[in-house]
Amino acid sequence: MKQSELFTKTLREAPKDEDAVNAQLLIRAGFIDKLMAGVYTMLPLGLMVRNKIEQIVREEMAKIGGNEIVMPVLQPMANWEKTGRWNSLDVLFKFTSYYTKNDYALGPTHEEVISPLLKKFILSYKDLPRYVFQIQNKFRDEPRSKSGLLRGREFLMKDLYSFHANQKDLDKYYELVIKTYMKMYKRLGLGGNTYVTFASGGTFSKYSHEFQTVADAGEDTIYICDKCKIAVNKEIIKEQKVCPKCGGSKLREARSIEVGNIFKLSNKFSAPFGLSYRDERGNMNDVVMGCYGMGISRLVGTIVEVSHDDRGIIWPESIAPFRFHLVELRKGIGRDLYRRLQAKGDNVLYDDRELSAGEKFADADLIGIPYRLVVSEKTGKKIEVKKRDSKNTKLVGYGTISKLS
RNA sequence: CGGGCUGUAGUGUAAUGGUAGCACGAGUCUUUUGGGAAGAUUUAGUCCGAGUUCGAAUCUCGGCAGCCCGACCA
Repeated sequence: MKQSELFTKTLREAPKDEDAVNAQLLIRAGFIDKLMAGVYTMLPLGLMVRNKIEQIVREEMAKIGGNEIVMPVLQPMANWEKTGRWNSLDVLFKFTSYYTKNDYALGPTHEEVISPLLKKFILSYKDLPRYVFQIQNKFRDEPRSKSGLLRGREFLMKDLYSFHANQKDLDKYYELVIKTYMKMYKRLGLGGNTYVTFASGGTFSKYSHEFQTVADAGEDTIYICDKCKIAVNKEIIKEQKVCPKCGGSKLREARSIEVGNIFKLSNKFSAPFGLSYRDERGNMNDVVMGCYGMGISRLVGTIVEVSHDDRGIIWPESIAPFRFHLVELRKGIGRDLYRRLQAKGDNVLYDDRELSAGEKFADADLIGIPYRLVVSEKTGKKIEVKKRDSKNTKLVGYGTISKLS
């Protein structure tokens, strides 16, 4: 893509009302735009990153049997009354139709939709287990959204729901999801500082599990067992003072961002909606459910929080909007290289703008694409390569570049 | 939802009751071109509403909006 055709621009300074690093850098670099508190537009570069994260998530969901769907955001009150959450869930966005006077909710999570949906298809034990997920904007009436993409009122989430014949089968799948989540965080460049975390909220099991990425900007406090690489959320530390795995009491405190949360739901939602199946003996049983959330847009913010320097963002290669940032320092001098890389199918942002070198370098650092390629009169037929997270530059030939891709 | 702070041009920032100014950006022209270039010229602003006053960006009241702390957070 030619940078001259990108409609967004970078900002030299961050808007003064943005305090969070992720918001400052993402806005300055032209990845997102704020419409109102907790509600953001994904601009071209931001959407590219988000799409790459989604792609990784889809690949991993496919490996554990996930069927992808998209459920409605707009939902009838009746479903929410059935589970009692019309009144108990305080972050539920509710409104009344001007014409019909009917009440509606905007989906903050989708148990109230997926449970009646699967009731239409799960009749027998032969229809179990089932795994269904979606990637969709969620709406939550947060009393205080904050920190850029970390706590929004409208945000993108992957929500997976699993349906089982019994608790044992759920337990097995739940463990598989934990492994899959850790694999996804690793692929997203968060492997080194993301921990499976024991948390409250288990209605039918002692704990729920969160996935927490260590970052100062986080809202949570966790206690990490470095030996087992797991953590305990502060909210349950009074009842759980030692590592749940090894029993050790050497726990390290850290601030962290919740990047995923999974629950065993048992029959909490299947019962009110009559989601049940006939077993081998012909008896009716409630379907046993699990749900598994992952905040995609929050992940974009989290990655920026943990991967940046004073010049800008440093995207992990797996989710960078482009692989190469080709910067030409003389009009047209990079055109041939751009075409060659394009023809090879490489992901390249070509800075063909007529700006000073300093400005282009500053933008490249701010945007944070992994490999910066500079061509100028000075480089001749060679190409200067610099990794975003390194200070060293190297003059190489085209062959070396193509090996990088 | 309680508390605090803040709303001036696209962005940042001055003007403390008396001519709304500066920088960057953007437009035009010329010269430049390896870490945010130079000159000339143009462009664009006091969140909204009421009040006090000869006069309000500035003071008062109301509203709206944003940020931060806390509470909340399937």
